[in-house]
Amino acid sequence: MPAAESPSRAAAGRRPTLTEVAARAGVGRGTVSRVINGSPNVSDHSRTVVERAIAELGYVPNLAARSLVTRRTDSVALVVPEAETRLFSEPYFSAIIRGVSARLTAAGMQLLLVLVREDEDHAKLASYLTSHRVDGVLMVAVHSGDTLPDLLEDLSVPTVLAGRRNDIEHVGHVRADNSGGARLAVRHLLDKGRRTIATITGPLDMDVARARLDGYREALDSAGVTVDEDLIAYGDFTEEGGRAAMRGLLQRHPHLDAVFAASDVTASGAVLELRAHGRRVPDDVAVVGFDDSIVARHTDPPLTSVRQPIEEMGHTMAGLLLDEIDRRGKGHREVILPTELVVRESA
Amino acid sequence: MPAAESPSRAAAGRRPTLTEVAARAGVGRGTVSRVINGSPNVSDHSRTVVERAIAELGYVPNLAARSLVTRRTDSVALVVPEAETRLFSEPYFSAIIRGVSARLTAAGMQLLLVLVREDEDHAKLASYLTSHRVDGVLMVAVHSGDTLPDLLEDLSVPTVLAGRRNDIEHVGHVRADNSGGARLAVRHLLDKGRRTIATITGPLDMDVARARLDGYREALDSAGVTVDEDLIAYGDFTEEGGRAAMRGLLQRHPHLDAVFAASDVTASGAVLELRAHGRRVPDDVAVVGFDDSIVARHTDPPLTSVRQPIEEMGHTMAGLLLDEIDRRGKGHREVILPTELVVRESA
DNA sequence: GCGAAGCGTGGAACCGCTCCCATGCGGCCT
DNA sequence: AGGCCGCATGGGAGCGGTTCCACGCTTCGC
Repeated sequence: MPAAESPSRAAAGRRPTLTEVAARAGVGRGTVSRVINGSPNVSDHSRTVVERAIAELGYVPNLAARSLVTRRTDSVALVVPEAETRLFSEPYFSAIIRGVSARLTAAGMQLLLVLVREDEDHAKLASYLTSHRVDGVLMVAVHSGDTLPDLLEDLSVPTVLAGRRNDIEHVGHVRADNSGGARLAVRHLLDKGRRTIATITGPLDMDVARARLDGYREALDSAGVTVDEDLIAYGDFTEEGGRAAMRGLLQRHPHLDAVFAASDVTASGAVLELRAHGRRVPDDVAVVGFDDSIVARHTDPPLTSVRQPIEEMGHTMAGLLLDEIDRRGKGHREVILPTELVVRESA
Repeated sequence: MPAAESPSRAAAGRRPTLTEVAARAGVGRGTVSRVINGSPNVSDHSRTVVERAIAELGYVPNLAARSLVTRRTDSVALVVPEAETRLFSEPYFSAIIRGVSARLTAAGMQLLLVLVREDEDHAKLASYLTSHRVDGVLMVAVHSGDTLPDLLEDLSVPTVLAGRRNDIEHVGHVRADNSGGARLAVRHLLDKGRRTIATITGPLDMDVARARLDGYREALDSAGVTVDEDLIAYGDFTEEGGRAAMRGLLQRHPHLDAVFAASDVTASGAVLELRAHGRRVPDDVAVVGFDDSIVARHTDPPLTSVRQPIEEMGHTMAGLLLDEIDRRGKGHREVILPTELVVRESA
């Protein structure tokens, strides 16, 4: 009995090639290739015979060889700044990945995860991403000053961002309606009869932070409330930053009765600080967070928070990227996804 | 001025090949290849001239072409059951990835993230993983009954697991010292003078859950305390499961003074239930969790918990895998990493 | 002074696949 | 009946690298 006959044997050693399949099926290489790629111009007989040979041999196409000629890799990279992964202990990270992965899988594509350290040089990374390993690039947590997206664009590598770097972003991206979400939050506080509403921002070199602050202003404006700049405290999305900002706010405005924090983590810091100063939440001061992260459900009291459709963002990003890969050159697009308010006990 | 002269122009269009580099440098293709791969048998002059040509042309090697002949892809897959990603909102997921990525990057390798849905068939996935796209496979959250690791082993694809499926696991893996961590936790409770110590387990079809239960028994045994089976409640790592289990325990043992929960989430459920029954934590009942997850820091009171070195697990897994890839065939290995107790206010 | 040894080098062969072209064949139209 | 058209097919060329072999040159030993 010839050694190569058994599928399991064949799989264990060197794997069979298309040529071997052709030989076994008694057809030419072209025909096998056509069957594999689902070309319509194959007779039923050939197709059957080839499919059987493939099954018997346990043949799996060599993707490297294929991509060498097709110039496609059928995989895209998801670039994540390493510093952010800690922040991503939040559901954010996994939700984005789940969304991206679902869309990609549906298109038969693979996901390459690239963590990049802050200090790593962009040129090296860019050359990595252009080394014919990926068809496109997805980036999350891009900071305002990040030039990598431009670099990739120069290299004509299809790119899609989660969030934009500033309000004139020219690279394709998907983001949540941050200002809309903030308006929702502040309007909710107004509806509850709160009048002295403070806010704790995120780092303002991030567009999300700016947009959420804008929403805060807009909501007050359109309610006819004058924005008191002293009610705006600057945070950095961390718990400690939230505490510090809250401390400052209480000093300047001991009688404030509500706080809109630009992130749940910040909000949880604010809650801690409020309690330390003898304020009850929500009785004395109502608090609304942003992100609807796991923290929101575990603070005491649980946080009212603005939810963004993260998984859908991932899904949409992948979709946009696939579009760009297919019809290269066509202009970039931006998609804004709606946010919603999840009401819990803190406001 | 010839169009191909400018690096940026060249980068934008079709990318230069090794042959073009050779032509420009005035050497043969072999020599360019040697320079790129750092072969010692190249004259200084050739090296200089080639390096300049590479820089001028903005040349980046085509990895597909390389891997076609070297039979290496320099990338590995991390396989994650999709159902688990939600659970991975915990730092676990990102910490593993960070560890894996760090080790891989150091070795110049790439990480392919593969989320697999429960219902997806293994054969398809396996053929994916064998299609010359990855050199090896890392798997997290493998359940007892999962046969994919065996399948991969049959196909002689190097594989390393996070955790083992059972105590006769034959595939290489890395795990935390779960029973040791449980012993630590229970001993801590004993040291605090607690005598009626209950435990809430995880799903016992998972090795981690079994190991943590074993540790509980061992700690009591070696302290000369007889294990009362009524003090063992079965949970499923969820908060609701923790509440239910706690409810049962309180019915059977109203006077218990401590609980060791096999996960923080379970523990947080237990704390909620205890409070609902008017028990104070830790005054009446001390609680210890497991995982030292973000939940542990946000419950009230913050949880004493067993920490496992997750990032290091990722790092070690990648290391083991790289070993297996290099010296194929040599036997598998298992590595057990130590756990430690993080004492907070709940015990 | 001559052969052996050694080093740097160029280039052919090949990795496994897709693409395209040439070929053969049957069926349809005139 | 003869000529065309179109479809299924086989196989050559080539994708962009690496590897290996043969070759020329220099250096060294006797």
